[in-house]
Amino acid sequence: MTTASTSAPRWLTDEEQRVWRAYLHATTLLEDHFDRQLQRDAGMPHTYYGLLVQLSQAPRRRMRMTELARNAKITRSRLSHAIARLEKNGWVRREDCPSDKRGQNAVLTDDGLDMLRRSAPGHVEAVRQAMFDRLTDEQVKSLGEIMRTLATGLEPEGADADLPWLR
Amino acid sequence: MTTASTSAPRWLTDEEQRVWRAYLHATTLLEDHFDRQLQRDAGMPHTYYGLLVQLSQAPRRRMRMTELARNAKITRSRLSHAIARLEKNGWVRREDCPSDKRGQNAVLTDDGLDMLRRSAPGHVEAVRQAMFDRLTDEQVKSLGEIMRTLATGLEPEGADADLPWLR
DNA sequence: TCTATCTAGTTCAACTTTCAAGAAAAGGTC
DNA sequence: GACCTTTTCTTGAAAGTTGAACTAGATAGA
Repeated sequence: MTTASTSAPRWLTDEEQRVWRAYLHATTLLEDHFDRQLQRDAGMPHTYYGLLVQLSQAPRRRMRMTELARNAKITRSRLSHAIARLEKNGWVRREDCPSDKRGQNAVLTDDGLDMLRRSAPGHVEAVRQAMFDRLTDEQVKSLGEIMRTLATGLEPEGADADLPWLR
Repeated sequence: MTTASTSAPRWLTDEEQRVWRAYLHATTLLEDHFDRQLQRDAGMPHTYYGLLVQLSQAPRRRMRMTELARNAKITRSRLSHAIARLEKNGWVRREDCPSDKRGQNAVLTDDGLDMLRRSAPGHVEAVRQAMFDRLTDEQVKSLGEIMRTLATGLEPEGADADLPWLR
């Protein structure tokens, strides 16, 4: 028998509480900030914008649905709805996968690429202003390592992992 | 005339792109992770849980709506919906503010406090596992500084700021 | 006072996300 | 091949969020 469920909780120290709070505050504000920036300048939430970026960098501007979901760290259901919306905007279209008849490719259209080119400078500027202009080089480096560590921690190797794109 | 709108965009360096991507991945995964943990163990999304925590730490377990929205970094509209839901659960109730007839206080009920006590150990453990157990002391310290910097950057002193709780 | 403006909070409609369920094809195994 | 399981993706309903419009009360100025 394990005692985990009844042993005294390892509460956060004051320092840890402050860091945790700061993390929640910063990420909430940043998400709000970029969602608004992109809603205003590109007519879509940040998640959707990220999908177009992924597609623009993929070979032949297309990607399998599950692969795209994995890259974006979201569920396939969420992706289905998102692609449906982007398709309505004319920025993406679906295409049957030739090698697997269950599969779909999401393809970035020319209109989609245009819209990306138009909005990219403004978005990069926003990212700079909100993040990179405010941090020292060391902090940027440190942030990268920390975030990679945290992301890796939630994507275990084993097949038993509860990952969004496998749900 | 400013040249900002026509000057060449300051694109992100490879390093910056990697950091930005890592940030998005980690924050997306973490949000998903904690939302699921709390939905499972406490029956509410993480944002709602945070509201109960705030109330539990406030004097007399109550707080004005706008003040609560400011602390949580969310809009008043979002908060209204959230409190309505939590009220339906019996964990919060509303109370007229005596000094300002427009105002409302959100009050944490006894049931709300109980539910918080029951779920806190599990949540703290989840936060530890996903974040603090994976980082060195230096990284935790660094993360705190970085997040405070970023949050502050999005909450300018001036009265012209576009802050969620003022919208 | 009277009036214009501002602040606190809510509400509605449109949109996004989640969860559970389901259709269709692929991949074993006998 | 027939059967069972897994994988891929979609769908529909419920829950959550957003942005704009709105009510009511506070505030400030003429």
